[in-house]
Amino acid sequence: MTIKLSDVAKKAGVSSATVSRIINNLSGYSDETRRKVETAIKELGYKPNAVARGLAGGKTHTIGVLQPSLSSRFSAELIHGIENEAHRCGYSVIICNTDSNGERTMEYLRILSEKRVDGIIFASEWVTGEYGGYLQDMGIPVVLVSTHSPQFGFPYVRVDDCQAAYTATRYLIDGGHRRIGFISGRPEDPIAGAPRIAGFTSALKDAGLPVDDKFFAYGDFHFNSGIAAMETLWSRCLGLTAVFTSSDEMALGALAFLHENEIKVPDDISLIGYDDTLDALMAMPALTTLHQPIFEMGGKAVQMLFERGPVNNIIMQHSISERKSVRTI
Amino acid sequence: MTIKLSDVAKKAGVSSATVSRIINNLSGYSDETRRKVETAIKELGYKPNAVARGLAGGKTHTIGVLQPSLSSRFSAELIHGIENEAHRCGYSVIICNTDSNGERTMEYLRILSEKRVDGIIFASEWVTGEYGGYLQDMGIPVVLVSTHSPQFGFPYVRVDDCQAAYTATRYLIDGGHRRIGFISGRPEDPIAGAPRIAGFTSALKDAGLPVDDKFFAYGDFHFNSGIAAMETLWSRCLGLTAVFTSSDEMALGALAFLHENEIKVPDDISLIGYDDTLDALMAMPALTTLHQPIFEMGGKAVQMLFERGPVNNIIMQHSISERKSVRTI
DNA sequence: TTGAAAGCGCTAACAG
DNA sequence: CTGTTAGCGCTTTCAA
Repeated sequence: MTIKLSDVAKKAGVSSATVSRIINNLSGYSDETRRKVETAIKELGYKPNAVARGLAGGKTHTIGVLQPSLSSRFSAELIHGIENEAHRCGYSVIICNTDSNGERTMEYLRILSEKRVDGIIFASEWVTGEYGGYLQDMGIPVVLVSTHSPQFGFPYVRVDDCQAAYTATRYLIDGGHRRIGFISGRPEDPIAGAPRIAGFTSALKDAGLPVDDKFFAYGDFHFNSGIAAMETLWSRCLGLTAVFTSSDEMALGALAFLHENEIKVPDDISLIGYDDTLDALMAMPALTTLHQPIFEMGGKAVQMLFERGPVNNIIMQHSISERKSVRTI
Repeated sequence: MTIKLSDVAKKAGVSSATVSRIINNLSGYSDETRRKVETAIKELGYKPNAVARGLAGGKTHTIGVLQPSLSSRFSAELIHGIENEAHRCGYSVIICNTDSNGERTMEYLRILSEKRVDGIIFASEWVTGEYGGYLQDMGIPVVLVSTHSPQFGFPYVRVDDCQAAYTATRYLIDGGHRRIGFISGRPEDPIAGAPRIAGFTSALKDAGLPVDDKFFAYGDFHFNSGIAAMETLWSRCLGLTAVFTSSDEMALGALAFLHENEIKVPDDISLIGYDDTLDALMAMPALTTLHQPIFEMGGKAVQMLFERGPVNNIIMQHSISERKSVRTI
């Protein structure tokens, strides 16, 4: 039989209400009472039942995190940041891998709703009408990470993908590169595809460089697609001196292709990645990449979840992590 | 105001008990009643409250996962496997990053206990007396992953580290290598340190090869320690032709050091890793490594959590993933 | 096949 | 400062 609050009350000779006040750090009891109760708690080995608390109090101190993947370095870093801050704030986190699958996402939304989580972090995916409607109906705080939703207006924390892509491209241009390839997410992807393509393109235009379809190859942000895309670019674009890659993992794929074909980075071709995960650090050569503060974004998202008053969107600063995969020509 | 079970009951003209039976797929109602209730549920948009269910029924359909890290590929793969199977079985998973920190671990244990999770998966760390005692007192199923505990006897799923290290070492020996270095976890580490050292050592002995302290270097399983350990080994061991590394991530570190110093893998030196995470696949050259079925271990752990009757420990099969970092001499 | 009613363990007015 | 008393929303005997 497990010990409950009323057992403590009985043993301490006070009412349940008083015990409740004490374990919740509310006011309204003498020091003496507190001591008696604390002693009783200790002696009985009492431990509050969070489920009962959740029912009675309406807060579960739990948040749900929806992510399209659990096996990328990006998602790992993000979860790490979220878990860290949540724990600091007294919240537990339930992870939900949507696998970029609509049904699975809706299913998780229903589960989180039934479990009465206090907030939801939704990351890296487009908020469809169905998702957004459901989230809205739940009536709990929602924060978007690395995505945004004009339609529903949930607060977000992210990097400006367009500007970041501009920065990365510009970095190559400033390094003297003129024939630059882009391994990108698909143009139909409204979060990590189109905006970065726009940034890349406008950097080219601003420098008076031509924009040629041949210099674009598309991937799914993962390793294998990076290999394939690099192969395409290499066979198709004469005089290519640099490539901007829309994820570090695809950059590693590109690197693998190049290595396999004895094309030296950065001597023969320069490569810049995107994300700045550990992958970039561990690449050979170490990858110069566009840095996103992923861990921090996770922490920030948790804070925003519980901010009172109007919540402001946050654009996190990006930067270039200079390493060894780009050379000046 | 949120709609509750009693609202459904009223609308359908039946009792709460009947509605409860229906949504829980129990028996004891006519088809007609079921239809009436289902209609009412639909019309009202009723959604069960899992917190109330948890209180009344004593099951939360939630499990807790304790891990020493959230940023390694190993932990990501493991969580992936756990989440996948848990979701299939109707369970949610709360992730707990212990950071290999005793206080933080105990804190999480307390939280999970208060939240009344239905089971706990404890991974990759030694079960101290304090942890084990607490886990035991919780009185819920516990499964260990990649660790074990003679003292407490919790069921486990893991690879036999000693045998696996033997296999990896033997693979190098069979490839003609005689002067083999080992980048290992510390000998004080009872789970991924000592057992693998034992396996490495006995492979050497069985082949009639000398065991020399000089050929051991120690790391913490992460990238930087791999760099340092490789440097140590390289400067200290003449005629080294191969190195066994106790994690893929350290192997990447070793690779980075070697690359930096223009020592070719596998031409000048062979390298075999441990884990077979994506890191191994993406390394250059692609890393030959000892394969652990990490994802599967996660899924298996979830199954074991809810197996009825005596639970059997499971030793998962390991194997060698042959790629390009080892050559025969 | 169905319903009444007693909890599950805690919080939150309200009253004193 | 402290206690009484309703719930929170659902499950589960027990009886009908």
